[in-house]
Amino acid sequence: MATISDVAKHAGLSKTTVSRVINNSPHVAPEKREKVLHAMKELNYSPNPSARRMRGNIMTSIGVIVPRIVNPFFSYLVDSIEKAAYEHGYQVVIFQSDERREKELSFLEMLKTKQVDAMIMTAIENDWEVIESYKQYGLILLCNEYLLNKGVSTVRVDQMNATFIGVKHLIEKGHRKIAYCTGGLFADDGKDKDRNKGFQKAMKEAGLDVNPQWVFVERHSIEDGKKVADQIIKMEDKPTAIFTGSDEVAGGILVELKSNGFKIPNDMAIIGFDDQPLAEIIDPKLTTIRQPISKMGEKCVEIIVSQNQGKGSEIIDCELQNELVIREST
Amino acid sequence: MATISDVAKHAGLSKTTVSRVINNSPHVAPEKREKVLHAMKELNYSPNPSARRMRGNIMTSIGVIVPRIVNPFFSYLVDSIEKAAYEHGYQVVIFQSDERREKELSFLEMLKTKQVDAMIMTAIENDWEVIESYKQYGLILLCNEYLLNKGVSTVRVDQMNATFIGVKHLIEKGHRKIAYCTGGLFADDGKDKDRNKGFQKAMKEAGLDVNPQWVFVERHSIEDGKKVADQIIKMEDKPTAIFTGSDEVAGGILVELKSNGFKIPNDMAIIGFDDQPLAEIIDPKLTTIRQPISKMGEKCVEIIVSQNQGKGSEIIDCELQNELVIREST
DNA sequence: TTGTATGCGTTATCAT
DNA sequence: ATGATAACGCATACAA
Repeated sequence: MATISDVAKHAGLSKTTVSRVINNSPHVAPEKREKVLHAMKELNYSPNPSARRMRGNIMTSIGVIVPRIVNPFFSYLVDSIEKAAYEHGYQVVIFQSDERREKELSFLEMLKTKQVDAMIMTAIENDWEVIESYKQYGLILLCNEYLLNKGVSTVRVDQMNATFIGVKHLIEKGHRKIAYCTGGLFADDGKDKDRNKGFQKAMKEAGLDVNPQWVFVERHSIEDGKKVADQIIKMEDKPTAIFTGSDEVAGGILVELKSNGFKIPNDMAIIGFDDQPLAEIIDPKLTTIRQPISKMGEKCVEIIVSQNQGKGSEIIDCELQNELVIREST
Repeated sequence: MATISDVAKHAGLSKTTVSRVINNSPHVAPEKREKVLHAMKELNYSPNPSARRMRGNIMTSIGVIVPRIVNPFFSYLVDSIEKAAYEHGYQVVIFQSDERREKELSFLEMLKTKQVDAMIMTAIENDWEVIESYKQYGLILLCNEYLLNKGVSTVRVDQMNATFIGVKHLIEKGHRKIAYCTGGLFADDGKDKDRNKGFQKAMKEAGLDVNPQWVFVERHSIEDGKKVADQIIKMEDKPTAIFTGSDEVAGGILVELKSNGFKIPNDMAIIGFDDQPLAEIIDPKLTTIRQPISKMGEKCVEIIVSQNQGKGSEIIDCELQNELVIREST
């Protein structure tokens, strides 16, 4: 692999001049520039990023950590980040944490060692105090996941309101026995806490009680959804509607109920989350909450670009709104 | 960011000794080792990979280039590679080429500059001659995409046979008017050529002609599938079955036909490709070709690991078999 | 306008 | 068993 010295030798010039050409600084004679360029082509030379980084030279690459790339929400989010970053001349590298703390940490090390200049975290596995200690090494951005007032820029959606309008939609359809299914826990803190609050708020406003038997936690996949349906089928006192935390779970519930003779939405109204492609091909088509994924990606990149250009390092908190997409399952 | 010198100073020892501890080479007194370890903790030290790479020290990271991460086939493939690699202590970085030649090249540069030690390419955008020139910088592996006898290790599936058994299944169900829908072109070379051959072989063996009107090319999405359905609906002479190159397209066709009063599979049998999650939640459930995605990922990592351990650098050509999953749409 | 010398953080070599 | 030093490839301060 050719080095800058090889190019210099080949061109009969010094390394400095070659470096000047590479970084197109002025004060280099056109003819010499040509010579250098020619030598670079000839030797198929490209600068060694490791060496550049060692010199403290900042690169333009953005890391994105996702828990599970097979989750369409995250793959679409990554896609939008990648496209937006490309427009600005940034390269994106994607990491899958698999929801493991140690993987997340090993990725953050890349920030520490300047392998990437900024890291977008779409979920958080470790305690914030741990992650925060990496802030000194580069820009950390939270996207989707968020922690308020922790001194970190954030792009997020108003999950509480999203859930609120979803549940309210069910209530307006006349439902009073509403089940709730989440990917997180049904606690006031931790994962999906805002969605929980939105659910509780909507129920309370309508004077409805939350039936703990109708609350399902930590459900993620189509399979999980089918199991939830099986549980509901066996209940004496069944809900008439269910709000779920993902289209996949909603899809699983829908399919399993259908194959057990339930009519959707008459026997059970179902509402999903994310507006994934499957929402439109399932029968009946799924009512769901659409996330502003493209905007999220664009906003993340916008923040990184502006901060990288040294236009200040203020903490930005960007909140975007979800949208209720009413189809046939409610 | 603490360096090895800081640690050395802090421990009252030399950089060399610290380095020895880091790379746990022998010949270092237990008490000094302790001192170093302690200093490392104290200073929150971690080695700088850029510096290590400059020294020619190989790391253990694998790059994976995918055309589109939102395509479930690729996201699941990446997932399986990531999991297998993790088992072997490798870190995986994912790149999206967006089917652009220049992006693919910029990713290959990472190989050249030792940012990654091996690159798994799941598609090829540039000419092989161009890509081949990067072989000297690190291990290149083709996964899914393949080029025979080009001196590159490959993990692939027998797409021709997969398509053959799929189409044969339709024929055995009594169909004689079979449509064909592909993501590539209907040519003897290029993308999806093997699938085309499999289709033609099955048709020929059954003494059936290929009706060019029933061949649809470059169809990828659910939307594309719906458009194909609309075309078919307008035809005077309609096929009774259709083989498609992806579950998404199949799903789009199925949904659109259904909403136009077609009964599946009676009025139209449909077969998809990939066995994506949606195949099982669509109604009727989709007959499809399952790809051995997990095996593909594992095999890729296995090859990289063994070659990296210097157990030879022979060219390996691994061909895996697909599996026909018969559900309700045929 | 061009070149020389230095240092970035590591590790291998060669002493001691 | 431990340490001093050179070298990896690059960009910059400084010199010419």
